[in-house]
Amino acid sequence: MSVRVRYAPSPTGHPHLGNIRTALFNFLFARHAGGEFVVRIEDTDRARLVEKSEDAILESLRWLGLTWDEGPDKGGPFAPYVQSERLESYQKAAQELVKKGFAYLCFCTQDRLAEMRKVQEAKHEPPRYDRQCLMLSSDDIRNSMDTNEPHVIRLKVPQEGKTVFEDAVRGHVEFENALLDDQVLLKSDGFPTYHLAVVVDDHAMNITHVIRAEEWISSTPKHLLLYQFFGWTPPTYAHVPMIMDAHKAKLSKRRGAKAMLEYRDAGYLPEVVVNYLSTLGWMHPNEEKLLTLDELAAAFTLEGIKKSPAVFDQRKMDWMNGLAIRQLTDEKLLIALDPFLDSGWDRHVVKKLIPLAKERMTTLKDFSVLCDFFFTNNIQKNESIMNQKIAVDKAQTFIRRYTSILASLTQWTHEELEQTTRKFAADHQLKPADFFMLLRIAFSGKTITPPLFESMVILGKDIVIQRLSEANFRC
RNA sequence: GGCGCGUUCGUCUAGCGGUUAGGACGUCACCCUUUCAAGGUGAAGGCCACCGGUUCGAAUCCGGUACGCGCUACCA
Repeated sequence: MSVRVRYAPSPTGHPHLGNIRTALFNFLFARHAGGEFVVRIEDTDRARLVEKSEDAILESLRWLGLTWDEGPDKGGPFAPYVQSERLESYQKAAQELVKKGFAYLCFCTQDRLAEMRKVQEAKHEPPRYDRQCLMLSSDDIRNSMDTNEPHVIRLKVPQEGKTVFEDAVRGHVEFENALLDDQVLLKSDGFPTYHLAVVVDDHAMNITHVIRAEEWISSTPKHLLLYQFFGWTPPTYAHVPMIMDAHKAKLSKRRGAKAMLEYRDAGYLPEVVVNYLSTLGWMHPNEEKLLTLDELAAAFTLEGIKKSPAVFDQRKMDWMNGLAIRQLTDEKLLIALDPFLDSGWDRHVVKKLIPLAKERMTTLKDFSVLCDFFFTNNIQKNESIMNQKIAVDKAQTFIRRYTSILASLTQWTHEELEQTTRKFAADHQLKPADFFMLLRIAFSGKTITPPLFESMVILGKDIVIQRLSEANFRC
């Protein structure tokens, strides 16, 4: 049977790097095996639904190039791919289990459950459903149904035996059935819980491998029980390690994890996100090379996935982004840069600056920070960033004299400018580096810029002279 | 508390019975140099969580302990 995997996010917010890495691994696994990658939206929690998050999820995948074969937007042989549109199948499945005696109706109120848990906690017992409704007679049930009493359907977990499985990442895992809770399968609003819905859908959609985050390990026996009760063959499970924040806690929105798209907007390249994420919990074949999705897919195996969690390191991703920017051709960088540039900026000038800025950028945003003074005369006031090497009163004099020399220059080339400037520095007993910095500040309003003479050439004679004339080092 | 999973430089990782425990990011130094980067060279950084086994020999195999993380909802 051909490999079919799915990424099944919940639209409860913008996906973060941890969520997306799970999608990545699923994608790579499918591509490696020549199988299908399915996207399914698991919107069974009405209360936590966040508008637009489905868009953000799909947009994140699109941005990274993780194309899916079947999904909510494009349909497929098992449509629909949104759980709220498949309610009937879950209700039917739940009824089937009740009929077979593998599940039962429960009329307990939330209050009673809360009270029960409080008592259990006080007695240091594991908090779990006490099966009160399992004792209900058929008359009791009929009465409650007749009065429309809200109810859920619970899984009737066997009280003995073990549920075991071979995880593709972790190997043999086993749980005592007696320790499992009678999980709610169908909520009182008629929606399924995750546990029922995944199993029903994964089976319906012929999913062969469930690659999901480690936090699901403890739920897996419940899922396996469901497969058993339905008489279905379970998929292969692969629980991938989590991505942790700097405090070694699971990456989560609540704890300040950034949304995937924030990285896009901050000027990270999609290939960097893909490659960096591949180094977390998996053995990236060559970190210094930046591989394409096809190359990563070719190398991807479940055996290569690590068991232990990985801490997300922003600095390493920064390094990789700089590396990727430098490896881009100037043409491609220009295209990537476009959304980060002021629309009024002359693209011909931008093009000339790219080779100079390239070596100095960590993110695409850095271009503007570094080069904005080429496009606006509204630069930072010189006096506020005056360097300490040359006294303020002298600086003003030097710049004035130097400016008049520049004005008489017949050629405006790198060579001519460098020669002239070095001679000026020597004539005035200034260290070249000190005078260069003074100049830099005078025409750019910055202490960090692309190389001096290249900048002056691109800026042009008129603007340089204008800026130098306006330079003010006095306070 | 219970259950589960995990543990190799600060971080990501290689290693799958015999290695001077390798690489990458970061850090530091030096070189280059016009600022900042980039680039180059080099260095520091790991008693392979701990304690017991097995073995001629253990980061690698086994057991226990500790610690960390996850789950323990009509959330996913």
